[in-house]
Amino acid sequence: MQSYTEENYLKIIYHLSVISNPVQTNAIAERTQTKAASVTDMLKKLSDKELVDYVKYQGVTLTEKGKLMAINIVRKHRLWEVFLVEKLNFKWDEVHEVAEELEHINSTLLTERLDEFLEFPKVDPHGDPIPDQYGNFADLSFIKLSKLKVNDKGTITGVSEHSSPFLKHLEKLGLTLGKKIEVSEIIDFDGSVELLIDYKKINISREVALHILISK
Amino acid sequence: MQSYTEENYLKIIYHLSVISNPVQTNAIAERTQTKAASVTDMLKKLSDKELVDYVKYQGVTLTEKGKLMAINIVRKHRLWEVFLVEKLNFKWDEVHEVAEELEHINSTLLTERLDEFLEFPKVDPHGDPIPDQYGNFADLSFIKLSKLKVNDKGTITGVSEHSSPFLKHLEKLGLTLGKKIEVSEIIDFDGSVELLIDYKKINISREVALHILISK
DNA sequence: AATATTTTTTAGATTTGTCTAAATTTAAAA
DNA sequence: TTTTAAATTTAGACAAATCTAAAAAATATT
Repeated sequence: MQSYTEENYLKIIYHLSVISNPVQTNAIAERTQTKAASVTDMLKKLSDKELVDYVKYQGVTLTEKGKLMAINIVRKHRLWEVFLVEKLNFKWDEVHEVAEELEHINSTLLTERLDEFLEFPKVDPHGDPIPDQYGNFADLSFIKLSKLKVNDKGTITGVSEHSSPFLKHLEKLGLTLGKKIEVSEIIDFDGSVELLIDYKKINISREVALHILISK
Repeated sequence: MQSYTEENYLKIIYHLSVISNPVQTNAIAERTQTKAASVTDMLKKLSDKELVDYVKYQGVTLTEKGKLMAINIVRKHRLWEVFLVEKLNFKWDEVHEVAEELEHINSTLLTERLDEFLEFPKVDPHGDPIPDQYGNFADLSFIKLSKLKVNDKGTITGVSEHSSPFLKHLEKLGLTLGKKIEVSEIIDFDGSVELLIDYKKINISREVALHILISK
């Protein structure tokens, strides 16, 4: 059984290894809000437990065992986020901190029953995929427009909000099913997105981007 | 903000102080699965934080501040138990361990939204009362028969299970509304209860006792 | 009341996760 | 390629929560 702290390191290494592999000490220190020296100590410990492959001065990679643990924490985090938003009416930006705590509750029964209660969601409220209990991610045919990076292209294939004001709004902007779009800019300030569609530039709010589904 | 460990001590002192006040060091050591020496250390610490009144060799009492914190933990524990049983179909004997972890999640928003989601339950699945967010317990006019001790007397005033097989069973045993009962024995082995009713002794299972409401 | 027993506390040590400051290694620049 | 800068590790220390063993206080027994 791992400690709360060890679990956090595994999760952070998992997320960082998407960006660069192996993961550097300083990157981990920044995320854990600790110092590089503390990270080194912990990496040795995780290495002893065979949860990471650690080479001095080179960085770390998760072992298969460590990766499964990390994915399990991600799974719990995202399931709890769905719970908070769908059942307890949290707003999408209120869930993170609480989910950071809930993800460390260790009970297989709890996790699986929660999954069932939520009707086996495939994505969390931010559009991130939820792995199953074996660590497999469903290969989603679409992702939320809000998940695209600048210069990413795709085709509008669905929406996750079906109210008529929202759909009318999309209609008016020309954002209809099958349309090809390209992200030209993401405004940090409010998360709004500038799109290239039919050779024209339009701007949509983050709120709208969250509810448009894109396939590549 | 208190640590996980400090919260546990407060909760345990709260529960033990119902039995004896002030609470002795050894009693706490037994419950926390630690040694008396460790308890002494922690009591000093909690005393410094003004969460307990601690007199060497005499024992501890919670301060008003400490008591409120303890009650808040009990509140969360019992709300989560309701959630696990009502929403996730846990059995009443499967909830304790998980609730022991969930009770330490600190988010007022979460606790209050959960309370609302569960429609403000007044008792947990074991029949124990759930305090409100200010630490007040509703003075329940009834408690579950399973909560009575040997020699306790009371009157049957309701049931918490309304299926017809259950009600027929009660009818057959003579356990009808308004009947006066006295607990003559509680069998440790299976939790079944021996009752004195109409000058006769009858035996009911723990399962049945759990669903009969008694007023004194 | 004196002695024995139980309970509690103190003293000193250990483990986990962290820190600072100095030393080492790797990467970048001249 | 030598020098400089950045990243990383080591060494030694600290706080939290725990332990064992021994001392002190309270309680029970003769």
